[in-house]
Amino acid sequence: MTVSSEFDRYPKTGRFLAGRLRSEMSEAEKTELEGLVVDTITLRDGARAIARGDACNWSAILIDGFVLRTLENGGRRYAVSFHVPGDFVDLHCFALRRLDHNIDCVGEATFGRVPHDAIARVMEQRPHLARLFWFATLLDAAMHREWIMKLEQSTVPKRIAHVFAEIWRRLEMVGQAFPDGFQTPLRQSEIAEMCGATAIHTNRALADLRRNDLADFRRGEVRIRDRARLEDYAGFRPDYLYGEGSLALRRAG
Amino acid sequence: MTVSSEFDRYPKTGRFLAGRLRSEMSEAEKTELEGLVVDTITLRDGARAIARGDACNWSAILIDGFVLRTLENGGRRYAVSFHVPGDFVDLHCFALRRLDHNIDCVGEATFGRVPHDAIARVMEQRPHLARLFWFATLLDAAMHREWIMKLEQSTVPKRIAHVFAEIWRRLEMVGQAFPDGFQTPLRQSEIAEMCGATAIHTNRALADLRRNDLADFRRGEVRIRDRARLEDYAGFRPDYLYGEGSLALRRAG
DNA sequence: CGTCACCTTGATCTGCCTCAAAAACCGTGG
DNA sequence: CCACGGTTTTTGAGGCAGATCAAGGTGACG
Repeated sequence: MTVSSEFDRYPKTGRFLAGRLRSEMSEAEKTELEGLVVDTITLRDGARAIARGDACNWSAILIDGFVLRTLENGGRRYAVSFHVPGDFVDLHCFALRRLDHNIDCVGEATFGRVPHDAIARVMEQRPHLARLFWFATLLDAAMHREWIMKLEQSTVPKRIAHVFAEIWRRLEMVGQAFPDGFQTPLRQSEIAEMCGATAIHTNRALADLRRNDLADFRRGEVRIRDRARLEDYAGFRPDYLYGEGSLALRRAG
Repeated sequence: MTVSSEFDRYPKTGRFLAGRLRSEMSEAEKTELEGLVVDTITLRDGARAIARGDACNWSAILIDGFVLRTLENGGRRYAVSFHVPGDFVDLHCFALRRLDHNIDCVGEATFGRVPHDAIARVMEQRPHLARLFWFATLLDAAMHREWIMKLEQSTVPKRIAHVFAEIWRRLEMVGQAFPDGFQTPLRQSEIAEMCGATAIHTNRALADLRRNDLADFRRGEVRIRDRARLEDYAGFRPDYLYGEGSLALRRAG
């Protein structure tokens, strides 16, 4: 089942868990999920889709575009994670009731809206799908953890390399990558926000990466010649993304 | 319902969600949860309770002690979060199947073990309790996000202050804090691992905090005179901990 | 009372920040 | 097609937080 054929049949949710546990979803579950989306909404670049403290009675799945999960403190914005199409960006909100962070669009982004009572119905009537929903939110936590380690460990050029490696893999899983890189609406200032660096230093770090032929970022496009070299440089091990086949089992406890 | 009376009646799980949504749990749910724990296990200081890549068919709730959630890379260990009694430390494992990180004991720690088929039963028969389980794992994600922001934003002394502020609050929620601070088995080297700093620099930063009368850490004990000052210095806003009453609603979307 | 683990101190070096400015790019309207 | 203003990227110089290397202390415990 390719990503694109799934997307033809389920235009709003066909990328959900693509490359991960989507293979575990029955057609009935896929249909159910597609039916949960009551409407779609498209927001422009820079728009704040959801703000910290909002109480929502619906959750949003990202259908198209790129968003940042951000926190603000002392007047500055910090990106704590990002999302690609197929990600159920604030499924959290169902269990948390109110969000602790913002969802900001980078470039134009289209969301599908799912009312919370529909999710509650899934919890009651479809435990397997509920478990997949849970899984999807835990994926975010796993990515957060990797990011914490990355921030604790590496210099800015390596952090950027790691971001690039992760974006590339995740876009690939949902069928939106090129063989030699990917497109992205991110600006340097936003990469800086993701890496805990200033835009100026990020610019110099990007120049380093270019000079060392690790990654070539320029306005909206990232080109990478040698994936293994980039991932090695970044200390990127994709298993935390829980792609199919990764993080191989070691033993049953 | 005080933490201690709950703990008398539910000696293994009485601190679960204490200070958060425990008030939402019915007695039947509390009893059900207590019954999920089939046995307990006590590990010594430094023991690795769960290792990355392990496939588990059970999850662990921390009954007593302090643990770190860690990742390793390039031979070094990085702490990405910590847990206090009452935390269902690897509930994740139920939905993720295999863990992306380690759980390491700091000091002696006692866990209750819950088989996954028991959790599956909860998913099917007790949607409300299942939702609380989900909530508990999302709490971890919210704390991760705050940590990412902290790492992106602050200097080491502020990070340490933030760790102290968070530990204190969380211990308080489960009834294990003092009015003027808390006890902790953490060593300076472990605080360093939590803050993405070297032990040496952490030592100097701790000296700073002491000199400025913000926090006095010494072997196993942290004393804080002026909580507001510490929290203010750290930029600590406790709402992300989702304690009762915090992160007030702004509007219904 | 010696050993081991942990904490403390000193000196040097580097990654990244800040302030300041210029150059390239992009959409718009004439 | 070019002139224009705003946004994004690039470059330069100086300073500080934190890393690294290298020793000393200090306390707990056999």
